[in-house]
Amino acid sequence: MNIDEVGEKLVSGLQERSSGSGPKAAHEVLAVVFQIRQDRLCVLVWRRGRPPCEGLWALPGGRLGAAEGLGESIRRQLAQKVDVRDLSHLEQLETRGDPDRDPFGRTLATAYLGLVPAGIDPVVPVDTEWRPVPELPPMAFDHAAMVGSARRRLRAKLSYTNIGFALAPPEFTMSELSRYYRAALGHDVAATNLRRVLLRRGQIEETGQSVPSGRSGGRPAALFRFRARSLEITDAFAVLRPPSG
Amino acid sequence: MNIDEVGEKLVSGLQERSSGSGPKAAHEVLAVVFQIRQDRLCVLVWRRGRPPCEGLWALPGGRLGAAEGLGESIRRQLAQKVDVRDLSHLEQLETRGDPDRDPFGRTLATAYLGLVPAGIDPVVPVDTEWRPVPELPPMAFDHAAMVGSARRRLRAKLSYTNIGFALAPPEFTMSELSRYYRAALGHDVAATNLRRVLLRRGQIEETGQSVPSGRSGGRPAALFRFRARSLEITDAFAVLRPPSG
DNA sequence: TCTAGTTTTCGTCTGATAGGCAAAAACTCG
DNA sequence: CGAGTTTTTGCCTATCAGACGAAAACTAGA
Repeated sequence: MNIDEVGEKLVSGLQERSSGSGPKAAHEVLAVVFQIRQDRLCVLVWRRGRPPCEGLWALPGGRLGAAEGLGESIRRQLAQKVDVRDLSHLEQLETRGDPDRDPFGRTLATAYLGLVPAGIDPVVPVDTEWRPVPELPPMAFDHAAMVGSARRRLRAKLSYTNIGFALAPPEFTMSELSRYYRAALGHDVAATNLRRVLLRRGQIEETGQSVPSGRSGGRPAALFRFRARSLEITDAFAVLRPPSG
Repeated sequence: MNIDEVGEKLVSGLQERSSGSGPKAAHEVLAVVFQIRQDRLCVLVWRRGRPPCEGLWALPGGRLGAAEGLGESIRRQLAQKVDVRDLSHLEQLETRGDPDRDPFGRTLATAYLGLVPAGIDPVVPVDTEWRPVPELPPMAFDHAAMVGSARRRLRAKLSYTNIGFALAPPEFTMSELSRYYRAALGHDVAATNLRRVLLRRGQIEETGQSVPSGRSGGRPAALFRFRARSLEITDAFAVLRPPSG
């Protein structure tokens, strides 16, 4: 490309920009809300009762309000499905805007990742269920892809952040926590290693209390809690970090 | 919240959804394009010649076309500022939608992170410049925040992915590469350690050739290249990884 | 040609971290 | 009090990052 071509394209670009009446599209916000239930990673979905995609399962969410911010909107929409006070974490995930992602008109969608700690059972509407992620039901639109993105994001952040705080209840034993990690990561996590890693990173601490272990006896398990309840990056993972001096 | 309240909220949610005539907002795509020039991390910006934000600097981008995908659109928009064939990497960054982010009407913006390898000098329009990120000029709208997000994303990915391939030219010496990393990370990176780290991770390999070093002699530097030219995650950083067995 | 200077490369050391494994601790139940 | 169960602790190894200095390989000048 030579400079003249660039100049022409620039002019047309400015004209388009200043014309001011570009196309407007509907925008919706959706949430992939995970909770670990019975040692399985589950996602909150609801069954669509009318077209389009009738009978398929969809993520909670809906149209962005006229004067709403994105985060504001997803909290309002989620309140229709769960008590948002149960949400331990919420972050923006991705925006999808394929022209044909919604057969009934151009719709952009911004997806969020939400987490609810294990151990509680929020009231949900009759059309809404927690479904295990490995056996996802037939999903509407591109919602299955969003669940996949959310799962990858969660897996990655379990490695280099303290996001476990949002999966676990306020207090937990190490064997419980290792089961949460196993469900979210999809593979075994030894409780003994997890304990050492998270303690060394300063993510968790002992509460000083303990609870009797399972039905058939065993040493009482110490209770732990996460030191922080908001997202922090483990800087041990910032490789190529600044020189120590 | 009890079950009845949930039910009511659900109904109102369905009505809102099926009403079909939600508010429509303008949507634009923007790109934070970085290139390392003279050992400094620079961002591609252009100076606005008319209101709003006249005289301030803005990220390249513009309105989403009626039948365009988001990635498709940002490539089209960027073509007005640079030769998109120079782009070595492009990924979605975040979507901002504060109701008052654009004083002239509700506009959502999806930002992308783009990278151009060092060593080339793309032709840009007269109103467009590469500006060093540490001395960012006064930016329009929330574009300064987007540059900040992009910089954090780049810094993080330099640690746990091979994204260096998008900053460096096809072949480079280790001292050159360490200067690219220093510019992007903001702190010194020892060439000797960088070499070992990237070789061990399998990200780079020797080309077999070497070039005479600087003006005043010195041992000739070996030339390296990145083995892959698309984003790969360094699994050494997947802590809590599956058991070795 | 030899020497001084410069730059890159290589080898070694240290410290931090992850993961595996087995022994010890602490409890329940019979 | 002993057997069984579960958690906790300690030890070992392997891997990795970072620092440092010595060696290698070149240029320029005497």
